[in-house]
Amino acid sequence: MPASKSAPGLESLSVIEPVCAVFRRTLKGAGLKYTLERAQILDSVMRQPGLFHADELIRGLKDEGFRVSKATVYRTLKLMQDSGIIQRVLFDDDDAGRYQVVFGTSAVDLLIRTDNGEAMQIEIPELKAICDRLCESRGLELKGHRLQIFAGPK
Amino acid sequence: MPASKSAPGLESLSVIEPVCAVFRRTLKGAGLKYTLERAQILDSVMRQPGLFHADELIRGLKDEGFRVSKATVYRTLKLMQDSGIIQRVLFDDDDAGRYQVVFGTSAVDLLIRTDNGEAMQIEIPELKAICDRLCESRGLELKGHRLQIFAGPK
DNA sequence: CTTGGTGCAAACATTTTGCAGCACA
DNA sequence: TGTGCTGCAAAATGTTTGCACCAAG
Repeated sequence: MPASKSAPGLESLSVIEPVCAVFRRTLKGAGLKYTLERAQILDSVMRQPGLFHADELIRGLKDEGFRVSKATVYRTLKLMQDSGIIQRVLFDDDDAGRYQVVFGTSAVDLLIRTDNGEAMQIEIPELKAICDRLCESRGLELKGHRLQIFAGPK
Repeated sequence: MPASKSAPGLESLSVIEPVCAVFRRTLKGAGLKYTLERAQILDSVMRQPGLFHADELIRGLKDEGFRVSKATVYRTLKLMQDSGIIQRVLFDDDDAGRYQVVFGTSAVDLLIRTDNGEAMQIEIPELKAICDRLCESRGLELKGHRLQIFAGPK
């Protein structure tokens, strides 16, 4: 049940203040605007269960009564990648436009079941240190990582 | 300088015996055939520098004088994924059909430079144990993993 | 021989782009 | 008010599929 049937204003969107701030800052930094459409898309993305399809997102937005074109959604998803809010995800079987929210969570790694394709976000605390050390030894700075573990029944 | 201008026979393809055996076994197991085209594609893939584009591969094959259609290449790449010989790879900026050879190497993880996009294969010995432990605790068996580290200059 | 494989071109699905009008800063 | 933004539909990818003929086992 969409609590906000009529398109919410820029500020009345749900509890996503920090992401929102990050997004606005990134946009402003690039001389871009924080539009109503972008706010709606951000809101919808943050309400996704971690992993989502571009297609689902678009359908979801339409179902909620927003009239955004897929062109705008794709354009915005790209901006959100640049802002470090979301990340694309690739599965072996299916290439489709899958994404995951990575902002504000340390559970960005994925455990994918090889038997049923189910994917869940997991957390591996020690991984960061390993990556850090590896970058350090090459004189680089760690910017992020992405891990997929494939597992099935014994 | 292609040492083999004329299409090589099924057996005279370069030094890729173990992969070849694996591929043939997988195919046979599925009631599929080990054709000349598949042999040529396998050979070409194994001569790639770890990471490659589907497109490059196709162009490379044509340049060497092989007349394989992209349809067959894509069909074969999929079979090679199933055989555990190659794996798809996704980069943020570009979705294109990138793959990497994973057979016979423990350096399947990637360090990607955020400044120039350069990707190199790396090895993280302790990662397997971590993944193993994680699967173990869920009663699953580790089948494999995939890691991308993003790093840039300090 | 029989079953699967191949090339081709058309079909597909997803993402990008050009353009005319609209809206935020 | 002027850039940038939007929707639309068309274009551009990247990948898959139907079909008639060919070839591996």
